[in-house]
Amino acid sequence: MSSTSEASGALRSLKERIIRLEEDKRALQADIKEVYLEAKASGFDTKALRLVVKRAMETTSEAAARRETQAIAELYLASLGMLDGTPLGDATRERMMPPPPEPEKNDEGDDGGAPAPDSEAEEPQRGTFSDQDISEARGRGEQDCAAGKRIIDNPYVAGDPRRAAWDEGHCRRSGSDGMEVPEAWRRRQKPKADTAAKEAA
Amino acid sequence: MSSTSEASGALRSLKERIIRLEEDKRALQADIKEVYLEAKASGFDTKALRLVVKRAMETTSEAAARRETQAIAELYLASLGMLDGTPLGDATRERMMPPPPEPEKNDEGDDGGAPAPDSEAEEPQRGTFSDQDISEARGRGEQDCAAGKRIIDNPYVAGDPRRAAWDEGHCRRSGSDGMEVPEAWRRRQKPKADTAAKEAA
Amino acid sequence: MSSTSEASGALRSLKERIIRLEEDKRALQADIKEVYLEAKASGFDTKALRLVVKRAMETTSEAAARRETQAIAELYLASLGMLDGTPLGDATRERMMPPPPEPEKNDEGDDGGAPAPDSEAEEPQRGTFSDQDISEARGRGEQDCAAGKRIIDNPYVAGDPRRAAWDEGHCRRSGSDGMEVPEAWRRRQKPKADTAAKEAA
Amino acid sequence: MSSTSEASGALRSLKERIIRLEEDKRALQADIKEVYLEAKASGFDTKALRLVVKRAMETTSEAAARRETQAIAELYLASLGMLDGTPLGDATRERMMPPPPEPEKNDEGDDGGAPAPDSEAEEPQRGTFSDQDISEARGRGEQDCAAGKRIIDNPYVAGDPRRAAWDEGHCRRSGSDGMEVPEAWRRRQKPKADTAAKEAA
DNA sequence: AATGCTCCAGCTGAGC
DNA sequence: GCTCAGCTGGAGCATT
Repeated sequence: MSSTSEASGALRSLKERIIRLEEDKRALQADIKEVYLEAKASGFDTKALRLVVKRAMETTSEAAARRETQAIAELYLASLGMLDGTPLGDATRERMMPPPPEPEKNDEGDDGGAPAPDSEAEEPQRGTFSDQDISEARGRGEQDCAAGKRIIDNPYVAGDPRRAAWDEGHCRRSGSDGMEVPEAWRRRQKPKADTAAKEAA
Repeated sequence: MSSTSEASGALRSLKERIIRLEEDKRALQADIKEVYLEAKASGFDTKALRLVVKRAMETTSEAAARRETQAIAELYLASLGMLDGTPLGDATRERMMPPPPEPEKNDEGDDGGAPAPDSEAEEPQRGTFSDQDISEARGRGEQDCAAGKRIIDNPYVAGDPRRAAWDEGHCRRSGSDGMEVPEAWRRRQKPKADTAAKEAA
Repeated sequence: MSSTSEASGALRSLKERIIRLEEDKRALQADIKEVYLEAKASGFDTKALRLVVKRAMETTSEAAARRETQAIAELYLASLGMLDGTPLGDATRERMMPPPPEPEKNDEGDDGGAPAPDSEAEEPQRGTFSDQDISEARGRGEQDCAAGKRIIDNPYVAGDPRRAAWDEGHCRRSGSDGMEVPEAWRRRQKPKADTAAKEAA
Repeated sequence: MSSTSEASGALRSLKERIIRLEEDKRALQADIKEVYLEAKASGFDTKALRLVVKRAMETTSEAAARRETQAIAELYLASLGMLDGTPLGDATRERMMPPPPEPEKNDEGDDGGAPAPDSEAEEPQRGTFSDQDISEARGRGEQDCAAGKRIIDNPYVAGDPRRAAWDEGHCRRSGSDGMEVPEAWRRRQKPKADTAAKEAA
C-alpha cells in the first residue's frame, strides 16, 4: 500500500488543514469583536458602526441592489400611507422619473393643480400642521399625480411633514392607474454575478 | 404506580403537544410562503414586501430604536464621506438639533459663511455639478458647522447633490470638535420594555 | 379606475393577509415556548426534548439521510482514532457489510487472527485496560480487516473499551487499501424528493 | 483641536481596522470552502467531514455537554419507543449506572427475571425476529428494571434488535417509578464557562 | 429583565 | 427542473 495516497491519510490531512484555517478564523473573529468592544467603550454605537462597515464592504452591484430594494420598499410604504413623516429618498424619486410625460404640459397642470403651496411652506417648523393639513397634502399628491405631475414636483420643501404626505398620495395614485403593477414598482435588472467585480475591488 | 403522574407519560404528552403546535406552525409558514409567491407572480418585489411587513409589525419602541440606529449610522456615514449622494434624512437632522446655540448669532454667521447658494441651487438638475462643486460644498459644511450653523441650515435644496456633501462636511466637523464623542453620535435612551405595548397592539 | 384591480389595493391586501398569518404564527411560537418552559420546570432537559421532537417530525427519507451521514461520520472518526470510547453504532456496522467476501475463508482468518479475546472480554468492567491493551486492540482491528474479517466480527463485547479501538483499527485499514476512497466512505443514494411522503405522513 | 483624538478620525480608524480584519476573514472562509470542495472531489462526504471537524474542535467541556445531551435524548427516545433498532449507546448506559443497588441481589433477580435469553441471542442475524419477539424483549426490559436490574444488564448482545427493545422497556419503567422525573433524566452539572479551557487547548 | 452571542432553519440565487 | 450552497433572519441560551 502506498503511504500518501491512502484515504485515511488524506482524510487526516483534510481535517487538519481545515482545523488550522478555522482556528485562524476564530482568532480573527475574536479580534473583530475586540475592536467593536473598544468602539463601544469609546461611546460609539456598535450597531450603527456595523452598518457602516457593511456599507463600506459592499460591491457596487450589491449597493445598487440594496438601493433598488430600498426605493421600491419606500414606494410601497408611501402607497400604504406608512411613511410616517419620512419623505421619499432621492433614489426613490429618481426611480419614478423615467416617464416624464410632456413636461411643458405638466407645468401648466402644476400651476393649476397646486397653485402656491410654497407660500405656506416657508415655515418649516415641525409640529405646526394639523392632521387636516397633512390630509390635504396627501389629497393634493393624488391629484397632482393624476394631473401628470412627476414625483420630483413635490411642492413642499424637505423637512415639511406635508412633503411625505404628498409623496404618499402620489404613490398611491400611481399604483392605482389601472395598470396591473406599475413599472416603477417592479424590480428591474437582474442582479448580475459580480464575483469578478468583487476581486477587482 | 400512578397513571398520569409518571415521567414517561408526561414526556409523551409534552412531545405530542409540541408536535401538534409545530405542525400548525409549519402549515402557516407554508401559507405565508404561498402569499409571497402570489405577490411575486403579480409583479411585486418580495424583498421589498417583506420589509414592508416587517415595518408594519414593529412596535412603537422597536420602530424608535430602528430609527435611532439609522440616524446614527447616517451621521457616521456622513462624517466618513460615504453618503454618496443621498443626503441626511429628516430623522438624522432632528437628532442633531438639540444644541441650538444662540440662534441670533447663527443667523449672522449664516449670512456670512454661505452667502447665496440658493441662487445656484435653483437648478436642481442632477449631474451638472463638478467634483469641485461637491468639494466646495463639503468644505462649506465644515465651515458652517464651525460657525455654529445647525444641521438644518443646509443651504442646498433637496435633490441637489451638494446637499449631501454639505451634510458630510458638517458631520465631520461636528465629530472633530475635541469632544471625545459628541452627544448626537451616541445612543440615547434605554429602549424600554414594551412587552405590554405589544399586547396592547 | 376599478376598485379591486389596482396595484395599491392589491398591495394592501397582500400585506394584511401576511400580517394576519404572521400573527398566528407568533402565537403558536409563544405556545411552543410555553410548553418547553413547562417541561423544563418539570425537570426535563429541553435541549434533549427538542432533539426528540425533531426526530419525531422527520420524514422517512430525512431520517435515512441523517443516519447515513451519521454512519459515515463514525467511519471517519474511527479511522482518525477519534471514537474515544464509543464504539461504532449498528447503522455504521451495517453500512460496512455489503462486501462480505468469502465468508468461509473469513472464519478461518478469524480463528487465527484473533483467537480468544472472549475469555478476556468476560470482565466488562471499565477502566481496567491499559493504553497498551487499547493499542493492541486497535492493531488487531487493522490485522483482522486485512485478513478479510468484517466489521461485525469485532471480538470485543459492547461496553469493552477495546471494542472501539478495534473498530478504529478496522476502519483505518479499510480506508487505506489503496482504493482512492472506499465505497462505504461515500454517500450513496440521492436523497429523493419526499415532498409527497411528507404529505402522506 | 488635536488630530488623532477627534471622534471623526477615531471612527475612520475603527472602520478601517474592522474592514481589514473582515477581509482576512473572508479570505480564510474562501480557503476553507476550497478545502471542502477538494474533499468532495476526492469522494468524501462533506457533511460528515464537517461533523468530524466540529468534533475535533470541541473543548473537553463542550464534548461532555454534547454527550450528556445525547445520552438524555436517548433515554427519552427509548422511553417513547422511538429507538427504532438502534440500542442505547455506552454513554447513555453509563449515565444510568450511579444507583447500583445491591449487586449481589441483582444477580439473583437476573437469573430469575430473564433466565436464559443468551441461548437465543447466539444467533445475531438481523431480521429473524418477529414483532412479538421484540415486544417480549421490551416487556422483559420493564420487568428487569422493576426487579432492580441495571441498564448494563441487557441480556441481548449488540446487533440483536431485541437489545434496543429491552432498553426501551427498561427506560420506560425507570421513568415511571412514581418519581417526578428520575435523576438520570435530568441535566446534571452546570456547563461551566470554559473560555480558559479553550485557550489552554 | 434585558442584551449580546451562537446556532439553526428557512429562503434565495446559482449551477448542472 | 432540480439540487445545492450561501446567507440572512430569528430563536434560544447564557450572561449581567
